[in-house]
Amino acid sequence: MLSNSRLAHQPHDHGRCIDAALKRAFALCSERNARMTPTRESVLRLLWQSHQPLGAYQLQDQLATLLGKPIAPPTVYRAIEFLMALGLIHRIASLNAYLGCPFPNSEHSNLFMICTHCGSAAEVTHSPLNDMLQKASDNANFTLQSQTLELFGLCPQCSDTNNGVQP
Amino acid sequence: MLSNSRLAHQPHDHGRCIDAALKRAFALCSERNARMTPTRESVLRLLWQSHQPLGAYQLQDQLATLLGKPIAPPTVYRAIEFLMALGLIHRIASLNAYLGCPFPNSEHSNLFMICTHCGSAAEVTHSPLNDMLQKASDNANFTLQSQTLELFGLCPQCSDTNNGVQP
DNA sequence: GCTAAAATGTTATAGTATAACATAACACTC
DNA sequence: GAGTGTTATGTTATACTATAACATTTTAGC
Repeated sequence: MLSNSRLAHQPHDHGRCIDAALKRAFALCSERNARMTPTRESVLRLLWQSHQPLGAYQLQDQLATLLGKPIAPPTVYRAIEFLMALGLIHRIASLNAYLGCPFPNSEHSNLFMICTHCGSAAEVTHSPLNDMLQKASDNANFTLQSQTLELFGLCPQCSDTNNGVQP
Repeated sequence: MLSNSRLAHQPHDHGRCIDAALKRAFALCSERNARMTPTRESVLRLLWQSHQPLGAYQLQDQLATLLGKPIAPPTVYRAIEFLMALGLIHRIASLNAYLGCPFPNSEHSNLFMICTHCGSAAEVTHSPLNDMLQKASDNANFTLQSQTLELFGLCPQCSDTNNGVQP
């Protein structure tokens, strides 16, 4: 089970975390002949600065601050679209929010565990789960194309202390 | 595996389908001392008239026609809220749309199979899947509270013919 | 430098959802 | 069956999420 659960839900060195994500992103871009522009990089950076999914308009605000100029919604959505196409970020449908993807290279199932207390979200790849969903689809004669799997609950920090907050 | 897949994805007698749903709804209401008003009944009826999830503003249009007077968004959302609280309908997060629940009495996991071709949606209760999700949560020290599970693909009709359309 | 393609800027608007307050319908008591 | 508290609906306005359409700028390659 591939997971960034430990990382997402617990205090850790965000700096490294962001650097690693950006490194992966630049690599992927040069591989695909895609351009990692300042706007796109900033959006990715912002999404990695918290492990909480951010809404497009939260991103807009933070982006405007970061870049020192007003940013219109289409700019944000274009960056989101670009990053999603490369698999660098995901959309959390239940929240209308976006989240950096910790393993953009792998084929994976996008199971998210989202804390209802602190808002942090972890992505987990779980092959047996995927197998089971595939089988359930087969049984129903349903040709599976894609999936949205979002679990809500308390992350380890918030379960333990009932007052855990992300740094 | 409790499922309304066969029903949802294939031609069948909608009349009975709607009647059964309404009967369940009225029973549940009297059990809970809740009121099934004309607006609420109409919304439920509309959601059962297709097995496709309907958006709030689609409901608004159809409701206005059905009741013969203009209906404002809050009215629709209030009916939705009421029906969801009773477990009579579900929200499909990926679609911003709502769907009648075929088994409102049972504790179940809300796995949806949604056809990307004809739009029909089936709800499936799958205990092994729930068990697996519970275990995965436990392993991650994640206290599971609720879940959004939505599969997209081709329903049996559309898989077979590639041009199946719901009646 | 020139050109075509890609990215961003700008304005407007579509689509989804709720806040806040007013009115009406209902259900219970006396 | 009039009064009263509760529940439901009406009404107006607005917040939040997302995209269309067209103009301008930037970039990469020649």
